[in-house]
Amino acid sequence: MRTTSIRNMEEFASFSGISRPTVSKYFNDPSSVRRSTREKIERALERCDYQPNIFAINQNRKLTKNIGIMVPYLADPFFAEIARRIETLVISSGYTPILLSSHGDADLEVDNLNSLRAIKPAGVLLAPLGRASNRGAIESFCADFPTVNFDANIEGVGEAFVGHNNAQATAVMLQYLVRSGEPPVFFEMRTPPNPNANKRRIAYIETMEQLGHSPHVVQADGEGWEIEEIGFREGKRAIANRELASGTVFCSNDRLAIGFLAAAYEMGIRVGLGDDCSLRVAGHDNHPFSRFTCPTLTTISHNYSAIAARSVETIMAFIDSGTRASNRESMLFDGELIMRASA
Amino acid sequence: MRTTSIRNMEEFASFSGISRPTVSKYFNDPSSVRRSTREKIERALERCDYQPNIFAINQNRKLTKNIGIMVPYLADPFFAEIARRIETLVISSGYTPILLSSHGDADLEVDNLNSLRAIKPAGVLLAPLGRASNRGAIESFCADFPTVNFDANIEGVGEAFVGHNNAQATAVMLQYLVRSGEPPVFFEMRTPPNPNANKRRIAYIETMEQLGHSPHVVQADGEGWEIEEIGFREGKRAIANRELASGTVFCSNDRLAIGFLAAAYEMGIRVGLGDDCSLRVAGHDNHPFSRFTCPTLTTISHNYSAIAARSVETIMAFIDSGTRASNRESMLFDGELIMRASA
DNA sequence: TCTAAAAGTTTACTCGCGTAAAAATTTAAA
DNA sequence: TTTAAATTTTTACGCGAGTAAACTTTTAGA
Repeated sequence: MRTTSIRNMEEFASFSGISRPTVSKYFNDPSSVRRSTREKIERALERCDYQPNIFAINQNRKLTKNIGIMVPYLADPFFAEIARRIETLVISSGYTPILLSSHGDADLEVDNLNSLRAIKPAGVLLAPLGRASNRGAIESFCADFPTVNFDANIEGVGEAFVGHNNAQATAVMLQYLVRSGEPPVFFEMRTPPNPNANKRRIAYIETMEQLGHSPHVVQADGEGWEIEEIGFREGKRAIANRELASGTVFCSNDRLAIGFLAAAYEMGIRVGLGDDCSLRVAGHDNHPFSRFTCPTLTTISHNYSAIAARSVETIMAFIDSGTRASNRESMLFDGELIMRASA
Repeated sequence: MRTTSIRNMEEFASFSGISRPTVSKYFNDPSSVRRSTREKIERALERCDYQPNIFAINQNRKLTKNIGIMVPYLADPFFAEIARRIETLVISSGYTPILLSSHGDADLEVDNLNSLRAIKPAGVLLAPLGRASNRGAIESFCADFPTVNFDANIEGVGEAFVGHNNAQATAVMLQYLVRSGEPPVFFEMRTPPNPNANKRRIAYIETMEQLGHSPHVVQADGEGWEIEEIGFREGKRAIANRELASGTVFCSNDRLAIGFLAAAYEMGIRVGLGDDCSLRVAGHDNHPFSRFTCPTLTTISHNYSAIAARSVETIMAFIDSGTRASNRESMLFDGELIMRASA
């Protein structure tokens, strides 16, 4: 039928033959009412298209059913992918995800935090910009709302951190590259927008020394999130200036590697493992597009599903318990070596 | 100071020395109150951190300041890019963007429509899935909220359509390819997830005939949004089976082209314009990554900024006027040929 | 069948703000 | 200064649901 037009819970209650407080109880938790009551309500629900007013619901609740998800740059397929997984998990937990991107801008990050404040989220999953972030703003936000920090760690911020084990991952790749050929130089941005980069450089240097090789870091100039462009431009420069002390290049991340591969291609340098190849290139992240570079990119994968799942589980645990973390836990998931054609 | 803790507009009003209704008026439109009043309020605002409760605000308003933005697949960098631009424009118009992705799923698209209903958006910018969309659900949504359809047209849905001129763009590329070499075959998905594909095929066939060449369409099997993967797998198959009737391949979109390029590379076929190249490949969309393929991809760009700007302007016009469209306008923006190394 | 526990009903108040109407005040033009 | 127009203040009600308290009915166990 769906002809009956119902304006509010009062009308729906009388339509369904159940009192309003009980109907309200049902919408907050269907299992909190008697089975026969639930069935009456659900039968009524099928015969009209009532749905409680979300603004009125949240007005009196200190805690909504909203989960904020905030990433530094959604146009980066890495974040798009992890956000997609997290969104799906949040929905299946019965919460409403609110996805926000800072578009690489620290001011917008603060604005987004304020937007989130306004909707009183039950919890927030936050991948901060990192260095550029306004630490004070994030701290005061986290004091007010349970927040799980993911991907980029800001020490002391939020209830917990869930991320990628950069040290282990870097070491695994390095061991592979050394065992299968020449020890690599490390290619990175001088001022990377994402704080994982520093961990990777440090891990590179340490592991190289442990393996008895001397580390070589080649740094690319350039600011911002146009990372492929920087990898391309600075890759060409590094090749032309013969700055690469090795025939193997380990890029700090896949986007840089994608740019670097394009540079090598344009300069007529064959990349890969074949006899006709003069360069090996590896990346880090298992970026969604790394399977389709030329040659396909050898890289280390984040454990996307574990990171997404654990982040959501963790925030849910804090929400359900209503407690805050006594000691901030850091959960790191190991990376997995993805061997492809480039190294 | 920011020590005064203010709970609601009542308290803020007495704190600022202005009556509550006037304060309310100020928040709805700062320019609607006398300058001296505005200054008093703004001075008070600086001395405390009050901000009106968004749920209470929206409860009584028929029209909120929310603008819904819905795309079929946010993990596709094309949509991430256009969404990013639209979001920015919406913010600078003083509205709050709510970004939703259907993740390629028609059921989720309907769910998203319901989520949007719940927040009573002032207007919606909708890029539908297309073929797979639940047309009835979208129609009834558009009947209730002013909606501007973009990227993928569903005839008769929404107040207006803003999109890319597939016919013009296809013709321009085709003319270029023909003039500079062999007439191309057209490489596309048999069942594309996005409705632009059909327009492109039709334009290809028509333009080829106009130019006096016989069209050849090569179709790739496969469903869903893993488009590079399909381009890669089916590209290899097409090459191996010698299905390509020409040394020039015009791909229906850049993601397909990226997969196709990877296939060619893996099979040792050199792509480009040089004498040592046996294949030319072109794409369509100017995907953010098309600058970094090997070789860089010759393609046709959407007029991203114009499409984003016009979409936002159009919805704003309907919101401001409070009217609905008498006749549904279709606005198409021409594509621009981007000549790179692949063709 | 009796009884206590569980669940539903009534009644009534709250939340924070939009908004309308009438009265009071301020401002700007004459 | 007078006057009309523009603003602000007062007062009061409404929105749609959460929720508490007291009371009534249903259910399940003995």
